[in-house]
Amino acid sequence: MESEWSWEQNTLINELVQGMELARKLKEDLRMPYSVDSKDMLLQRILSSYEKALLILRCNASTSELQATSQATATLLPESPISVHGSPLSEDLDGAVKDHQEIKHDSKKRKITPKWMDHVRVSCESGLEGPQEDGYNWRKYGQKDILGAKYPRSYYRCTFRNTQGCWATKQVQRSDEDPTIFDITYRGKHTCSQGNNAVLPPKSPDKQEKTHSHNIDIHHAQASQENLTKFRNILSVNTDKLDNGDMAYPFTFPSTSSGCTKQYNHSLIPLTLENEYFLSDQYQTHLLSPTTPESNYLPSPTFQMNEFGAIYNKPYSDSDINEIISTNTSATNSPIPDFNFSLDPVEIDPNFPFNTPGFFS
DNA sequence: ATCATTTGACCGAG
DNA sequence: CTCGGTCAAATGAT
Repeated sequence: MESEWSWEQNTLINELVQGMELARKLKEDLRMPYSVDSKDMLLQRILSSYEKALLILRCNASTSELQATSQATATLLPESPISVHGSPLSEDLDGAVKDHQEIKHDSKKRKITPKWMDHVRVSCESGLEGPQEDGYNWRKYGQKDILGAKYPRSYYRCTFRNTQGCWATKQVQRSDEDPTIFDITYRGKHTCSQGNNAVLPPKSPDKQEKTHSHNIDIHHAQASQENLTKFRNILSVNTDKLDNGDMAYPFTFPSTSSGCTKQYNHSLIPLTLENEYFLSDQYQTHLLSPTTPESNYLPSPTFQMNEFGAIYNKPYSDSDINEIISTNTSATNSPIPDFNFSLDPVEIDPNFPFNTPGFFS
């Protein structure tokens, strides 16, 4: 590990230095009206450098998290401290399989069964509070004190559940170890217009804050695709794969401006994702936010996804990790060893955790 | 009046 | 029996 870190440190430094140099170049370049291509190139390279640097950090962090008693990741790991009674995730993993048949109608129990989930960590070092709007409208329908947790868990469901039959839900749990961390679990895919139309017309920020919908920006691919496309255009990146119909990968638009970072962890449950549209996914997000917990986080209207899924942590079981990595690596190329990855969002596989440490700020 | 949140109760799983 | 997830009445906000 140590040696790895040394290696990583060097790489990290190199990447950061390179990024800085490129940024300077870009700065110079910006003075010249022409050479647009050059700017794009520089921009892309800068992003790439940061992506790599972040990736290194993430990988490192995740590695330690897996072993440490880290709050966030806990959810996926049964033995993790956070969820004393069995993490929601682990539960879901099982559920994913059995729930398959279990779509029963009991009213007060879980109705949605995810096939896969994501863990995302978002950290907001800057002042903004709370998780941001994730583009969906959520309605809080419950709150529960969880055994072993200092803070209650909040339950949200899609506002359009009744009107459009959208069964997407999410749970928000503040970490007791670090109040600035929020574990968010998304379940079910949005089948509402929001989900289908992607970027939804955000309400005014004010309103969003009020909704408590502390939406973290992890989105289902659907919602994010559009953003991604925009972003891609700006960066001149290809996103071919994102066009796949049902990729429901969460997506995040971290508010860079607010200095928030998020880490997504997806756990792909070995089931076919193709069908069962909305019963399918579950994401878990860990939010790190400074002050306000469950609510608010101004959405950054503009995507600030610095990360094209480049960085991600997987506090998962080995198998999960392997699975994820295998899929992800295709996009970024091996996470650590060879950082040849290009900023190709496309390649970011569906189960891709987009990380977002506000890098442009 | 409408819609969202709060909160205690209910229910099923373990 | 305990605990997590959901319901739904009460309450609040707009």
